[in-house]
Amino acid sequence: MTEHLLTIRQMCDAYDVTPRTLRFYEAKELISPIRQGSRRLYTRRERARLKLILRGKRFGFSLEDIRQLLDLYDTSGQNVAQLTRAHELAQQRLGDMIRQRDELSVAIEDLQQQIEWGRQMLTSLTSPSSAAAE
Amino acid sequence: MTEHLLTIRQMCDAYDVTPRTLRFYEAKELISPIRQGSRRLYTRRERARLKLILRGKRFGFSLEDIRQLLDLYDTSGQNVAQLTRAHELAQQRLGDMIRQRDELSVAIEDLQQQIEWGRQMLTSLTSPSSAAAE
DNA sequence: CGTTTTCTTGACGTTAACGTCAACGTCACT
DNA sequence: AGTGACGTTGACGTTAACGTCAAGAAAACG
Repeated sequence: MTEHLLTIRQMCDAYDVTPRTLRFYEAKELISPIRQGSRRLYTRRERARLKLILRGKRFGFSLEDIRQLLDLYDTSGQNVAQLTRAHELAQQRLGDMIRQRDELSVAIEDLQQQIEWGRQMLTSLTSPSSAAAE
Repeated sequence: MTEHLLTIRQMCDAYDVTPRTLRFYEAKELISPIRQGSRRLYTRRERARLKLILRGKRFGFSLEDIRQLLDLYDTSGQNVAQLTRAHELAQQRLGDMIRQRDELSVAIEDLQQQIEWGRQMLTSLTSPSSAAAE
């Protein structure tokens, strides 16, 4: 139960971000570290949220998108209306992400094709006639 | 063999982009329409490139990334060194894209879990005790 | 206790990817 | 020849996601 708290520097080192980034995320209400005096201390919760933020970014989601997603991840004690709304939002996001993955799969196959093409082109150029060895 | 050329407006309507966007892509050397006087005319090639640009963007690739990818797609008559370089670049991109898709898959499963959680929470709230029907 | 780090809050700068606006040219009719 | 509709080139504006720098407080160290 040792609520292992991290300073801003420890966070930066752990997740490879700058202090500016963490404060920026805080200003955007994506994370909300506790304060000891004026210093920030990051709990397990903030670390989990930061991980989700960084992952979300790699998918091309905007911070605003991510903020909404994050809200889904901890609307534990809400009313039915809010919960329903969150549920809808999540379904939508999910759809987006699945579509994105499918498109990505197509693009991957395309690129693989293109690479194979180039490979054949290369081998035909580097081993001239295929008849003479060496 | 009717080299069906499109005006800027036809392009915009066909691909749902603005003229500004097309001129911007041109300035960034992603596309290079031919000129009839001062007017731009877009060939089959430009249309293909635009499609790739738009798809790339949906994956979160920057225009600069995309420019490099596009170059791979038409370095047909180059020397071996360039071809090899392009091949390496493509392999790298492919790796990135596959990693991205895998991560996306994980995130999708996560979100599906979260949604299921919320769904159960909802049904338990809206059909109170599960004993009394109606 | 003084010095060196680390952290804080502003405030302004930066890059990407366009949007918006001005001022002008030019087809396509009528 | 007039009038729209469409196209062109600048030039400046905008938003997101931070970077950078200044000035000060506070902790940590020797």
